[in-house]
Amino acid sequence: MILRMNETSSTAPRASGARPGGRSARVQAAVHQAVNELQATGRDAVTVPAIAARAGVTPSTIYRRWGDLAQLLADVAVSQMRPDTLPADTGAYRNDLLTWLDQYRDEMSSELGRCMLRDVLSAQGRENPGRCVSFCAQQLDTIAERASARGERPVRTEVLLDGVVAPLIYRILFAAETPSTDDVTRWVDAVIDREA
Amino acid sequence: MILRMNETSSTAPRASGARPGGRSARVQAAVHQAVNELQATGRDAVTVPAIAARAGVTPSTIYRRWGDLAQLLADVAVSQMRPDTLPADTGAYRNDLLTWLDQYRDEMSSELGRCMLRDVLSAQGRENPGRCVSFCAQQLDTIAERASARGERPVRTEVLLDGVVAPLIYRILFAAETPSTDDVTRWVDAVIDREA
DNA sequence: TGTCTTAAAGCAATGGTTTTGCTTTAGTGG
DNA sequence: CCACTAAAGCAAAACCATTGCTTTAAGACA
Repeated sequence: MILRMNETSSTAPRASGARPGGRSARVQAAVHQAVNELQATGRDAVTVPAIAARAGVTPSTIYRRWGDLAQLLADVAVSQMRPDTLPADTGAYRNDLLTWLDQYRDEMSSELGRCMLRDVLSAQGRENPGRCVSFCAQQLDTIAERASARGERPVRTEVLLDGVVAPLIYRILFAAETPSTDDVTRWVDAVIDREA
Repeated sequence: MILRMNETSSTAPRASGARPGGRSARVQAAVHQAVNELQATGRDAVTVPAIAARAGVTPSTIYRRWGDLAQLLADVAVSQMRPDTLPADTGAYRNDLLTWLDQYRDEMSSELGRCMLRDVLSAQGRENPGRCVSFCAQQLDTIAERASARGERPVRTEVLLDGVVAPLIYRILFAAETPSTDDVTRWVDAVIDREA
């Protein structure tokens, strides 16, 4: 098992009080939204004072809560990567895998996806990258559980992470060309053949 | 083929004059050394003015040559990752692979190695990450050529990158625990078995 | 060797970002 | 309703990044 985590949020204070809807939550939402809006208008515009102004808070609030720009961007990126729906159920294990993984490839290899990966890795602290793997593993686990329920024999999630997700992300981060749907298919089939 | 590059240096000016040993080269060496020294004394100390002071240059020199701190750190990281020796020749393909890849695992999973990977990915521009893959591929190509010369049938380098290097680096970057020698052995054997 | 050319480094001023002590406010529990 | 506490605002200071102009040094050529 590579990593599993289950925290709900990342930098939310939550010390004693602070329920959802409290002042902290409002500030966090406003800041996240401000970051997303500024990301759209070019990378250079994303600066702490600019974010603060747009979110209607002071820079010191951001610095005190997130530490620095890199950690704020990482926090926003992770919350964007959190899956909001279950993987589609196509009725067959291999097809579920191909469908979800190709969508993952598509999202992660986009300009926005690459930025999110970079933001997550650029900040110090190992929690955020761990959360990415965790989100991914959760979705793959869901697909595997459905396969088991159908009587199919799914591949271990760890093997999928090593055999498909890893080359996918490695190439997105390091290689000149982003991987294709065919690459994903090839990797998935290799893993399924090997484990079968 | 994922990527191949063969540039000699990265940010060296080299416009018309500027031979090795000239003023530019001396500044570059001094700055690189200053970065390495400061990296050792804690991450927070690595700032452009600090580097400039230690290297005996002015900050504007650094900003003009490298653009910003991230690009300088990426440049230093890449030049540290450039291999300075050929992979060891142990007489057998599988053993050559295991020896070199486990050493690579050791270097990349160290604190310093993780910092270098992060620095390379944090800077904008896709050349530097590409150089990392390239260095790695060159070493694996050398091992493969030796194997062919011996009459062994080596695995394609691209397959090794996807099957071994990718999970290695993916886990170093994203997972909580760094991969072990056993992981490398497992990945290498899986690739060899599959291709054989 | 001496002069010319040019790329790169130095200097210094400016503007933006980060950091910090102190004050104020909003949410929570008694 | 009041007291308490964590978080936000404010403002000043320190620090970092950027830029125009000047100076230096390396190489080219006579």
